Amino acid sequence: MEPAATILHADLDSFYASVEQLLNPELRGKPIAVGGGVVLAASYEAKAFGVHGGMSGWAAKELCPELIFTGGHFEEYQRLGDAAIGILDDYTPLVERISIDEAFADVAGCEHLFGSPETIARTVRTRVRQELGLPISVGVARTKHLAKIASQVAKPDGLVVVDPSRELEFLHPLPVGLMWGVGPVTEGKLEDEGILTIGQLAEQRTEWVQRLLGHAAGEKLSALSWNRDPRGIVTNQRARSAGAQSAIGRKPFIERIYRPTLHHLADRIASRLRVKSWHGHTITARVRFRDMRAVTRSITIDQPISATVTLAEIAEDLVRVVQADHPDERTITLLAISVAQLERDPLVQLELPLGLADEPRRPGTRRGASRLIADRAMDAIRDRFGREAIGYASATLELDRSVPDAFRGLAEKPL
DNA sequence: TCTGGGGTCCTAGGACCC
DNA sequence: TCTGGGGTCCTAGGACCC
Repeated sequence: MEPAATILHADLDSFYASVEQLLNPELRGKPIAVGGGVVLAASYEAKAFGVHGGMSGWAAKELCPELIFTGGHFEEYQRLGDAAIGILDDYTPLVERISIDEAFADVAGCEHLFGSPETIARTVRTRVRQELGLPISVGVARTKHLAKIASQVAKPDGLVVVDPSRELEFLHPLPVGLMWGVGPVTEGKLEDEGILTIGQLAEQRTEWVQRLLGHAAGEKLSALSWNRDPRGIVTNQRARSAGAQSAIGRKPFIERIYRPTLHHLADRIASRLRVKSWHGHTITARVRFRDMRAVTRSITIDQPISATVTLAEIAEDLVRVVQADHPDERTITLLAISVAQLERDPLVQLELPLGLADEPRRPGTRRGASRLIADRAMDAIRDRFGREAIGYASATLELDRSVPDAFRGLAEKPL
């Protein structure tokens, strides 16, 4: 007997735009875009004009002059995204959340309680529509890859079930761009070789695909084109790095510009780390120039970091290295910091630091320790009075934030 | 009038060790 | 005088995902 199709992939349609249309009935049936400088989500009415996520705001307006820009209900995005995923949780504990609006679920063994996977998928769609007022597309298949593709094919607001006896019939006529791991670059390389469909890719030898796309990517895509997907549902994935970035428009590449921005980014990252008692060993800074080329510099240090000022100082040093290596670059458009090689902080786990502040400084205490104590005092104040209640003066100078901080949180992966 | 923000994984070269 | 080979870590860049 064939293994059953028990994997669901559920994906809320044009999520942010759908929430805005839910909250404001006047926006329903109209082309809307969430965002401003860049389109974060477009309603289906806007997509009909060619508007899509990632597009610049003015380019979208060119395509669709009556486009309405809206958005800003960040708490509602979070609440409704959580609620939709929560409906999946009612049917199985095996739920793998991919982002705010998307999740896999494995309903194997749930038939006797809730019916077939297809029945569960229909129920989930109905409940999300009735209880939350949102459209959601669901794909049901034997593997994650097929379920994901099925949900894309099902959009908008649809359901596609891939019968295990007809998987290749379903998969092979589809364009390679629907495969997980095929983006614009890979799609272009394949197109240059005359490969447009997943079936055409499946006809090629793995070795040939590997020479074209690299060892790992070639092997993975070959396997997926033959419908071999070994991945199972993984619950509770934790982040392996934490970062923050800010697009700053065109600004001169001088310390007075980059220093406050780096402090603000460092503050965001470090406070996130401290909440979960993590610290990290590898710090990477990224600078993007006027022509959108980006350069990174990184360093790995023995003494891990979670203090704001220490992280900011290291990031500044790295940015100065970029500057020394690119003396002709006078304009920057983006700054980013990332912290990786994360591990638990044993000192913070003792929950002593606030009390330690009263103790005499012992020889050998790391310099970062006193900074960490100050940071944790600040964290506590923010906990009671809000994030804006206190901060480093250096991090608050003349920052024009292209995206509100509240929006940034939506994309964060749990640490 | 351009082009967000938070992540993961892979590649390739060099350093270093045994 | 000749100059192996495997493994691991670090760094920089890039493709991709949502």
